[in-house]
Order: sequence, then C-alpha cells, then structure tokens
Amino acid sequence: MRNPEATKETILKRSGVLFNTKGYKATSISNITDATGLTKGAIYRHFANKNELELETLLHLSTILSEKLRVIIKEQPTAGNKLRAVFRFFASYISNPPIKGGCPLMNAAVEADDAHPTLRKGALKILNMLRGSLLTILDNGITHKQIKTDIDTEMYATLFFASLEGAIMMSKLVGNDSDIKRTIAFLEKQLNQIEL
Amino acid sequence: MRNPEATKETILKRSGVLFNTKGYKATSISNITDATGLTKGAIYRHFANKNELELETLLHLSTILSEKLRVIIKEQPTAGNKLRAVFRFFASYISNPPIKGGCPLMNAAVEADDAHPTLRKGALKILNMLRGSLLTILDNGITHKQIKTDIDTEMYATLFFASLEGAIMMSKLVGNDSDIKRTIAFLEKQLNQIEL
DNA sequence: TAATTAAGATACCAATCGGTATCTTTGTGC
DNA sequence: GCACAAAGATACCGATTGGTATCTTAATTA
Repeated sequence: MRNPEATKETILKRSGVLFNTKGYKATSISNITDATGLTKGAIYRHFANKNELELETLLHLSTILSEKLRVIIKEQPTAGNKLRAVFRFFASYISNPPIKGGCPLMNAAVEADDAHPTLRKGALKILNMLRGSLLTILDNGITHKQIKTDIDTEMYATLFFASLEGAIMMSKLVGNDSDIKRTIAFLEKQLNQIEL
Repeated sequence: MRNPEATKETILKRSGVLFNTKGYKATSISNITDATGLTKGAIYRHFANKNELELETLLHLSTILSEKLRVIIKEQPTAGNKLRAVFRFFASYISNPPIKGGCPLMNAAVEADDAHPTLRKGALKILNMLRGSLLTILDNGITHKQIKTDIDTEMYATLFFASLEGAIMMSKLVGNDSDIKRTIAFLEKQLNQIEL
C-alpha cells in the first residue's frame, strides 16, 4: 500500500495543477493536502520547504511539456511540418490544454521576481528548452535543404515563440481561441516563405 | 497638511509599483503601509477591501499607460510612424520601464484566474484598449492611404500585440533586450511591406 | 517473527494575513 | 473660537500561513 515514489509523483502532479492555475504564492500547503488527501507530514518528508516544492513542480511540468513536444516533433518528417506541429501544440493550450492553467513558463516567468531566484531560473530553463527546440528544427531544416539558407534562424525562433506566447496570453484572457488562430495563420504564411 | 485626494493618489502610486513587481496576491496591506508610511486605517478609508484596491490600482496603471501611449501616437504624423513609436514604447518596458515590473496587463492577466473575476475584467479592458489602439492606427492608415487597403487589420493588430507581449516576457526573463529588439526588427519589416 | 527503519499522521508553533472597532487629530463652516 | 465631520492612527480580531516536533503505522530485513 505504501509507495513513497508514487506519493511524491502524486504531490508533484496535483501541485502542478494548483501552481499552474492558482499561482505559486496563492497556493498554500493546505490546498495541496486537500488536493492530495495527504498531510503536511507526508509533504514535508518529500520536500524540504515550499520553495523546493515549487521548483521541483515547475521542472516536473517542464518535463511533461518537453516530452509531449519531443513526440509531436519526431512524428513529422520535415522542418516545416515539425514547426506546424509545434504551432498546433501551442494552440492546444487553449482548445485542449496539455496542462491546465496556461503555459507554465509564462506563469512562472511572470510570478518569479527577484525574490524568487530559483523559480526564475527554472522558468529560464524552460524558455531555453522551448526556443532551443524551434531553433534546432530551423537549423536542421537548413542542413537538410528544407529551409532557405540565408534566413536568421535566431530571429525566427524568437519571433515564433514570442508571438505564440503572447497569443496564448491573449486568448486565455479573452476566453476564446481567435487570437491564437490568427497568430498561427500568420506564422504559417511566414513559414511558407522560408520553406524550400 | 491633510489631503485625502493626494493620499489616495499616493496609495495607488505605491501600490502600483508593488502589485506590478511582487504580484497582487504576494503584496500584503502591510507592504503597502510600509511603502506609503500610512496605516491600515488610512488605506481602508479609501478602499473597501484589498480586491477593490487591486482593481483600482490596475486601472490606475492602465490610465498611466494609455496616456503615455496617446502622447507618443499623437506626436507621429503617419500610421507607419505611429506604429513604430508604439513598438519603441513596448521596447522601453525593458530598457527604461514606464512602470516597474513589466507589462501590467500581462501581470494581471497571468495572475487573475477565475477566483479573481474583477482583476480579470480589468486586464481585459487594458487588452482591448491596447489592441484597439493598434487597430485604430491601421484602419486610419488605410483611410488616409498610408497603409495598403487589402490587409487584414485585425490580424496585424493581434500579431503586433502578441509578439510584443511575448517578447517582453522573454526579455524580462533573460535579463536583456535582445529578444524584444529582434522582434521589433521583424515587425518593422512587416510594417514596411504593408505601408504605402 | 521480532526488531528496525522509514512513511505518513497529528498536534502544535509563531508570524502574518485581511479586516474592523475605536480613538485621536486635523481641517472647515458658522 | 467652537462645534462638527472627516482623515488617519492604534489596537485588536479570528483565520490562515509555512514549518516542526512527535507519534503511529507499515514495510523490510535478520
């Protein structure tokens, strides 16, 4: 019946939902005990303090994201289609969220100020991972002659990522997916122009 | 010596900095009494509760934003230059913030979940104001034959705004302005293509 | 099966939270 | 200059916060 690893996994899973929807500061340990059915004793046996739980939860969310992303990228044969799949993945944040509460990176980035350096570093790690994925696809696309050689891949990776993140924020706030759809329509046009 | 209007203004001003940097939930009334030198009694005379203070502060930040924006837009003669000025205004969020703590809209939008409907509505109001400004510039640009007639102004307004917001988030997290600069460089190219 | 150890539950802690009742002070109109 | 009302200060409230010390229970090993 007792399974410490499963317990820790449960805590991370439930905390992930709570932190990503309510926010890190706004989620109390009591909220987590309620959500898990566990007690403080159990939680503080697996995590030294709330900050550590926050960071580990963020990294857990990051792992879920990068794994899902890895799969949908691998499925597609060309750089162009890989990018289109990534666009759709970001759109799913609104229509069919892989993780409730929006983009974990944005949530952590906005909440983590100078008073929360560890959370900030975690968010930075996710940013580098996600933008890095876009950049790798573009660079590999050039290598395999699927993307034009003369483009600034750093710029396109930044542009794609920034506009997707911004559009998610807008769509979530407005309550429909028109903004993210409009944004993706534009990005696909841009993609067509740099595709060979 | 006593001036209730000035007191309220002081509270809104200081709260604006605190809410926009630390976050709404993370900022306590005590933080505000410390920052203002006032007491709880003074604050709760001007605001019914913390939620009301949060909302009024957000609207206060929104007013500062829209006023600054109004001025820099009015300064420029053409739609193209007005948009370029808006781009620079967004870039100033990183290099020389008009309000500390990043974009008040993004901060409120990310923190305001279903449990904070008033804050959410406030953020929505700012979104409509900012995107509306971009849309008006584009539409007026068409009227005055400065912008191509056949473009989807709604799409461009959304794209401009989404990418700027996303880039601000990235630049703030990374700690330099390379992302926002890259994004603006791209947006200016797009602007040149739709300008007459 | 008895002893040991780790997992989790319980009960508590001081500090802080948002909020309020009450008191003092300051400016104003007569 | 005196009464009055409003602004702000003080002192308190119950609830909740993150955190800890201690106890019980369950699995492991000898």
